[in-house]
Amino acid sequence: MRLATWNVNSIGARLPRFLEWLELAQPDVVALQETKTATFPEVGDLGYEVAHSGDGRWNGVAVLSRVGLEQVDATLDGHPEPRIVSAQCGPVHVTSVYVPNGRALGDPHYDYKLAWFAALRERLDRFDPAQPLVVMGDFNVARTDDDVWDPAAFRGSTHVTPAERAAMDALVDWGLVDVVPRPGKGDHPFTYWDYRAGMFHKDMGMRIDYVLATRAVAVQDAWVDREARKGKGASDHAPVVLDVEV
DNA sequence: ATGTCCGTAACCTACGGA
Repeated sequence: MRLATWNVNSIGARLPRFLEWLELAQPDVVALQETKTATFPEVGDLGYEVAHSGDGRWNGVAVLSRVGLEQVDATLDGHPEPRIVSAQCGPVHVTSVYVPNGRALGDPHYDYKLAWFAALRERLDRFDPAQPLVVMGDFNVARTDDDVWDPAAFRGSTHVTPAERAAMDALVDWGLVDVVPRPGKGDHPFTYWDYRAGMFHKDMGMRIDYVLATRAVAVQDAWVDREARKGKGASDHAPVVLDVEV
């Protein structure tokens, strides 16, 4: 089966591009982030069921599945913002996450980010690392210095701190594999490029979108769908797509 | 790098957030 994750930066603004991509990419399950809507739009007759958690202007996550959608849960203890939704999709349990950005070191939102990570790690304990399970989405962390275009540019900023990287490690240590996709271009599997300053064109990106999968999910291939980041009306993130056997 | 894009409120522009 084919899985994908994509921060769409508003499903409303992205709908034509999203539907076009959906037909082309043919994923069985899609995790979306930053839907930025209270009501998920109609996706037509492509056969997807939708689990969406969103309250309007900010955040919003979804899981779309054409292989079944059960046990939908959009809760995270102590954190009411719509940043997580999970569901059993056929043989695999899928969680879509949109980790808080953190804004800046010293900002209360940075502490909120770390607390949110801790709650996500706690939430994993209701599952079994031996079961087929993926947690995917926008984690707002670059796990290594190779995951940003210039490590020097990130000194003193969020996304690269030891605490944020440790929070990612804690998820992995529970029993998840960081599925590194093939890059769409160049040596780095970046998934995000700022809209400004020709960053995408110069491949000055970041790897902040991840697929974390248990070993019961056999990954055949994984790649960054760079085409979806090109041209007018694109999100600032590219989808990560993977083919798996469960 | 601070060059763009998103939604919103309230208008035809400004702002917070990323």
